Amino acid sequence: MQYCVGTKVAIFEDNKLLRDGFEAICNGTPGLSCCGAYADSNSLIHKIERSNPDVVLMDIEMPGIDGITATRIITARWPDIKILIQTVFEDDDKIFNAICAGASGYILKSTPPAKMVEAIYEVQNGGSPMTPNIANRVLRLFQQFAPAVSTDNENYILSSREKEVLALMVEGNSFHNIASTLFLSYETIRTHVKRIYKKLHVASASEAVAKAIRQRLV
Amino acid sequence: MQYCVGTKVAIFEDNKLLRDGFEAICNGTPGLSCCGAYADSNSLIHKIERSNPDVVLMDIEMPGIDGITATRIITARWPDIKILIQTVFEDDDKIFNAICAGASGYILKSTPPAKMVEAIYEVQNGGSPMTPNIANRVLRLFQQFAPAVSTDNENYILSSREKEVLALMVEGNSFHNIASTLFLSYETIRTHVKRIYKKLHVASASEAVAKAIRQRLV
DNA sequence: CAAATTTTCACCCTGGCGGGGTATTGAAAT
DNA sequence: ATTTCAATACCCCGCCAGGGTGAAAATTTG
Repeated sequence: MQYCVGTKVAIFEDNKLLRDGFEAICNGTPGLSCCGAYADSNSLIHKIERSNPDVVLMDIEMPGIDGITATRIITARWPDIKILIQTVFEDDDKIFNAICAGASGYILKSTPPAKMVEAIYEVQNGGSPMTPNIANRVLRLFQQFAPAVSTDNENYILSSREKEVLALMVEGNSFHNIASTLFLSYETIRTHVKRIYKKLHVASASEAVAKAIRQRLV
Repeated sequence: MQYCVGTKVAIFEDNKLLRDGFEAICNGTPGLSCCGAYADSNSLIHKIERSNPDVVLMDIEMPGIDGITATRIITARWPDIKILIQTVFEDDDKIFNAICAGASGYILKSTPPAKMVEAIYEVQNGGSPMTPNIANRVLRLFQQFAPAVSTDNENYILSSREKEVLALMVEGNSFHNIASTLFLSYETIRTHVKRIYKKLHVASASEAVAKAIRQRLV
């Protein structure tokens, strides 16, 4: 285990040449350092705990636990760790599953080192670097799954306070809870709720919640 | 109308300065040429027919027909025209709708000219350039609507009757309504609902509805 | 067949929710 | 300066939702 500074990158890649190459690239880049380079995802949790990375460079095709499963495990346990998937394939199913597993980026192995380093910086800063082709597939997947919700787009203009209340309703809070959360009177919340119902053309909390989620009002 | 070579770009942008700037950038770049620069989407079809672009640079915020509607119209009629959305805002709803409307890329107006030219090349070559932050939002939207395959969920094993009741709850029906819809007693519905709550670990209709929608239980 | 599960129905009670008002304040728009 | 609207707050009333308990058919399962 070496001393690590800046953004700590852990590498999961079964090909030793590539693995060593990535490690060299990381350690050779100011602000980056490799805190672990592994050939497989065995003892995954232990490896992550020991290396304590900010970003994980994850190969999808690995012996044993595959990269997508590993991604799912890591994001479930460490939501703040960014995972950059890298692969030789760009098929829809893998992309879809990787995204659902919580990947923050998806790049091809053919990506030149300079772009790869840039990608690591981007995930670290909340971005989601994707090879343009991958991005295109994501958009197409999205269009494929979205029409179910993009139906009646009435323009509901809720005030900021109303949106706030609605958001808390979606989380399942009672009006009393919402009141104490926002440091407001219970009756005030009820007034807001009544207005929300009028604006959304609904008559119950469940309906409001359903509409809020479906139309992404919160 | 000027003579056009290479990739023909049409620009829709209400701000004259930006519009002229983009036009200059396009015409000043080898392989690109501006085949039309418009301040609004009036006579949209006629404008597209006349300029016959390969790529459309579309501003979302425009007087009259907004950019998303324009995108929808163009992609419906000319599926091969690539549309690059550009905007100052990066809010989820606009991104979502733009993607559903068929946009091929989504960049911020703050994108430097060099990156913008690169983005035009990328859409033309089947890619989907996105600002890293936008890409991140797209991924998050995706994760929000896609957990259909994430099997690591809890014991949400609802009986078929319970799923049926839950589905009617999601549609906003009252228990009395559900009872008469299913030709059952009101008390029966209440019993089912209580069991649903226990299984989903919730304590109200709103929570159950939210969980049902989010976890794709209906 | 017996056991387990699902589905069905019933009653009581408390409290929160939905609908109807009314009213004051401050900020933004005109 | 006046109007409009968002945000705040309170009242009453009725009813449905949520919780507990119990139990009897029907169906699936062992």
